[in-house]
Amino acid sequence: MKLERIESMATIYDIAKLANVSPMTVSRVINDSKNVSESTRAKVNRAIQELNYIPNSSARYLTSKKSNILSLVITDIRNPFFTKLARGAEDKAKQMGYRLLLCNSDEDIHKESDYINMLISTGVDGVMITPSEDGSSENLQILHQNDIPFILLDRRIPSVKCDEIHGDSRSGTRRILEHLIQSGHQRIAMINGPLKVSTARERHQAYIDTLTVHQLPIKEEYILQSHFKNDQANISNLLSIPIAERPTAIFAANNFIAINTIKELRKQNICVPEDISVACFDDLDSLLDLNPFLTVVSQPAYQFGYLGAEMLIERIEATAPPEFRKVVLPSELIVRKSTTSV
Amino acid sequence: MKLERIESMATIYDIAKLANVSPMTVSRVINDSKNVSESTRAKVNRAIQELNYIPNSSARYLTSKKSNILSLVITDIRNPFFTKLARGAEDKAKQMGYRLLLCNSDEDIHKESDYINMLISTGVDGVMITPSEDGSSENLQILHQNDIPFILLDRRIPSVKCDEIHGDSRSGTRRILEHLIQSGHQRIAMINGPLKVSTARERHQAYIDTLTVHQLPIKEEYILQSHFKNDQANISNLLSIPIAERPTAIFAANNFIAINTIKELRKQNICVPEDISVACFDDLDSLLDLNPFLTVVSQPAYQFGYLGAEMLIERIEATAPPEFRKVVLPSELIVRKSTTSV
DNA sequence: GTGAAAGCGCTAACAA
DNA sequence: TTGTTAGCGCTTTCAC
Repeated sequence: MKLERIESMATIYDIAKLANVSPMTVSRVINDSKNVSESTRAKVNRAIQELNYIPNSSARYLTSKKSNILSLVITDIRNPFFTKLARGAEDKAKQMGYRLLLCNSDEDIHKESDYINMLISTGVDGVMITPSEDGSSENLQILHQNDIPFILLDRRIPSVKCDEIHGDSRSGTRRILEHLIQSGHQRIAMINGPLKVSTARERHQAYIDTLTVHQLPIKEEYILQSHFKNDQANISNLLSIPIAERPTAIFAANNFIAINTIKELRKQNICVPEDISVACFDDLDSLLDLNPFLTVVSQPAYQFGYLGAEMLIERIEATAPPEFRKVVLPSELIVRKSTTSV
Repeated sequence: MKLERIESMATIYDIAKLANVSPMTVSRVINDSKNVSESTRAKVNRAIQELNYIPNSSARYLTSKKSNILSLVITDIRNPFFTKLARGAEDKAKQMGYRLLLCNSDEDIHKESDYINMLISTGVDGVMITPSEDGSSENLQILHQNDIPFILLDRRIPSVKCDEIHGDSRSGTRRILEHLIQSGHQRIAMINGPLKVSTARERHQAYIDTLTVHQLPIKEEYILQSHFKNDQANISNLLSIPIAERPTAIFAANNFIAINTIKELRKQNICVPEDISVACFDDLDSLLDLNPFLTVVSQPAYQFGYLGAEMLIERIEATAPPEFRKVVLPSELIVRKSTTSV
């Protein structure tokens, strides 16, 4: 059954000719329009079958301005949080008849900007985005100018008004810290992402607040600035602190930071959790992990994507309420082996 | 700086009017054509800037039949092998000016078929695909009929002639088994994926061959049929074998199978590796794994995607040699804690 | 319930 | 070097 290449793809005109109707009628059939008699519909469908006709999305888009393409702009698909999120988004998109264009911004606002232009050029119907930072507002502004709806996932931007789904950074942070405090830790460090990212700011503030409530001192040298990427951790500042003053626990603002911190600690022959406890936001892939080690606040990543796609499509199809919606997804503390009591 | 929505997107006509040239000249400029004087080019570019003009990909596609969209059809983005592969594909695609449409087939040939139709409708320039099974040849045939180049990643299909990148299932299998045999294992079971998948067939054959070479008996009850999805493992057949005859090691045809097998063994209070050793094809994410446990044959997943995109683009842009290319990527045995000697 | 005409935004082919 | 014409495949609008 070796079929030959089709000379050129069938169009509605080919179908129309074969079915002895006008192209317009074919268009009505492929769009499930009401105003077609059953008999002509059947005739047309037979022709469609026969010629293996597949509608041309670009031509459709050109007249209708509807592409049925969604885009997901995340920072890195290799972060298990985003992997699961992407799968959720793709599942919902497929279910609703949309396709998914995937973009990795690598926390880089220029790369993000490139992608936004590409997406406008493509004519995507909507965008789900984890903005690389507050400065992304300019990129989102361009989407807005071009009338493309978008939804912010995981991270917010103060100046941007739109639908959003995010986690509860404050209560998650509090839960991690109180777990550490209850385990007897008094000197708790934080390694954070850049403060131009909303989750970093919120986790920072929650760290300050929680330590304050528990009457623990907040020391500047216990707070390190890092980034959310999978990169080597620089914790020399922490390790240069004399042992007696050195933190006994580290709160990492995300999974990548935690991983790389632990790797670095091990390099220095510092044991986790015996010497220093480490806990963080966002789980690794616990379904694939046979010996889960990290104590984490886990967020429902798949839900972020699934719900995000759902809300975005509602916005696109104008079935969403006019006012913007904020969804806060709950997180869950999972205590594992990377934290212990002192 | 709150910009208003643009009434409607700028077109080459708007640019042409503003720059006092013909639309065709604008087209030449945005396509980097040689035949434009520097002065008009500058004039046009100024107009483009001023109006925030972004070319409409659909319109371009309609005339040029070039979409600059690639698609990656994999079975599940949540498998770390595919996550890394996807990232590699996306990186190369971006670098070459292409966008990436992501599709999860879930090893389901019908889902795959849906996607293929979607992709044809979209007018993608090419497809990278890990076919769900040999029956995917019909889906690929449709791509061929529509003149869309594709490349097979990881899995081959006997009847399909095209570019392909795959791992070395035979030597990988041999290496795992010889590691086990050298560790003293004589009774080695295999839990395989469906034989309608090329890698499963190859690993099966290599299993038979290697045991034969080492003069170990091949018992039917040591060979289990499973699937490559992340699903519960059914190993009751193995466990119903009396202890004295029971395998002391299990070779799992992929990472999901291994994970779920180990989980199941643990449920039955069988320790890995003390009671049974387990090894498999494809690593988990070792970069993210703090206590890697699984003994694996690791394949260069990122390379599969990166090279795959590269070869596909060469095919699209007709810079590839006319004959189809087969690339075999090497794999590496990584011995960890899930295997031990008997 | 069906069809004809026009045009979406762009580029190929040709002309100047 | 620049412009004109036609048309890609479809849907919108309006007519019948």
